[in-house]
Amino acid sequence: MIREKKRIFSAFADMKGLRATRQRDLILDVFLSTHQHISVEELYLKVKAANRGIGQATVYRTLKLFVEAGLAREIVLHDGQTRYEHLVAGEHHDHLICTGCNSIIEFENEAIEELQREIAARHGFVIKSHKLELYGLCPSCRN
Amino acid sequence: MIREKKRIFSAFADMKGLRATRQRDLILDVFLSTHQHISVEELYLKVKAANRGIGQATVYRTLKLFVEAGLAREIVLHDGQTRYEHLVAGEHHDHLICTGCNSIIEFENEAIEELQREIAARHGFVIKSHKLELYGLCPSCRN
DNA sequence: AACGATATCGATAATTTTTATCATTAACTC
DNA sequence: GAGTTAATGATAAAAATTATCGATATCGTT
Ligand SMILES: [Mn+2]
Ligand SMILES: [Mn+2]
Ligand SMILES: [Zn+2]
Ligand SMILES: [Zn+2]
Repeated sequence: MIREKKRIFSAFADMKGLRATRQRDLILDVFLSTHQHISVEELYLKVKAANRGIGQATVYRTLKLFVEAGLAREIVLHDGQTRYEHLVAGEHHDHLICTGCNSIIEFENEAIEELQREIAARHGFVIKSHKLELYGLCPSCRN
Repeated sequence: MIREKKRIFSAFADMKGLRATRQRDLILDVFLSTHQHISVEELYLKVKAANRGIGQATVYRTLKLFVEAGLAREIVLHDGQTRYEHLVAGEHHDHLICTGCNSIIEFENEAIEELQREIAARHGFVIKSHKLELYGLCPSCRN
C-alpha cells in the first residue's frame, strides 16, 4: 500500500516534470505513516522531528501536491482547521463527528450518494464532489 | 416576516439582558434586507453605507448574536469565506453549488435526512446538526 | 564527473480572516 | 439627571495560509 502510493507520487512527479527531492520523500513517508485527519501543523512537527531543517511552507506546498496526485484529500471540519487524510483510489467516505471529543467515524452510504445524484440531475448539475458531515455526540460523550 | 424576526431578536436580547443599540438595530435591518449567503465583509460594507461610523468588529459580534438568537446560520463553503444566511424557524436546507459561477441552489430532502439519522443511530450517535454540500457545474457553466 | 538551467527550498514578509484589548460612549435603572 | 456598566470603534493581536526571494539541490547534457 505504502510502496504503491510512493510509486503513484513518483509517476505523478514524472508526468508533471517535478523533481524528486529529499523533502518530498520524507514528507510522503511521514504522511503515509500517520493515521487519518492530520493537520498541517501536526504533520510539520512530525516531519521536523525527523529532519530539523524542513520549513513549514514546504509541508504546505507538498500536501497540495499529494492532493493533486490523488493521494490525499483535504478536509475542513467544523473547527476550521484544515486537515489531510489518505485517499484510497476509487473509494469515498463521509464523516460522523462527535462535538464532545472530536472523534471521527467514517462511513459510506450508496443510497445517499444516489439521492445526491438525483437532486443534482433535477437541477441540471453534474456533481464533481460533495461534503457530508454529521455532527452529534458519541455514546461516551452523551453522559 | 421582517417584523417577526425583529421581535424575535428583541425578545432574545431581553432574555439575555442585552441592550438595544442603534448599531444592532441597523445591522439587523440591513441583514434582513439582504438575500442569501452574505459574507461579513459584504454586510459590513452595506451597513457602513448607511452609517459611516460603524466598526466591523461590531458586525462580527452582532452576526454571532443573530445565530444565537436563531435568526441566522453561519455557512462556510468551499472557498473558505464565512457567510451568513437567514434562518427560517423549523426549516432546514442544504446546498448545491456551482464551482464555475458560485451560484447556489438550496434543496431539502427528507429521505437523505432519514438515512443520516439511521447511520448515526447505528453508531450510537444523536445528530445535532449536519452539513451537506454538493459541488458541480450548473447547466450554463457546463459549456 | 562537472556544468548549466531552473525547480525547489527555507526564512520570512505579507495577506487574510477573526478575535482580543481597552478607553470612550451610550443604554438602562432608579 | 446621575451612576452603573454593557457596547462600541479603533486598533493590536492571533492564527492560518500564501507570496517573495536569494540560496541550494536536482537533473539532463556534456
Ligand atoms: Mn476520513
Ligand atoms: Mn442556504
Ligand atoms: Zn465523543
Ligand atoms: Zn455555474
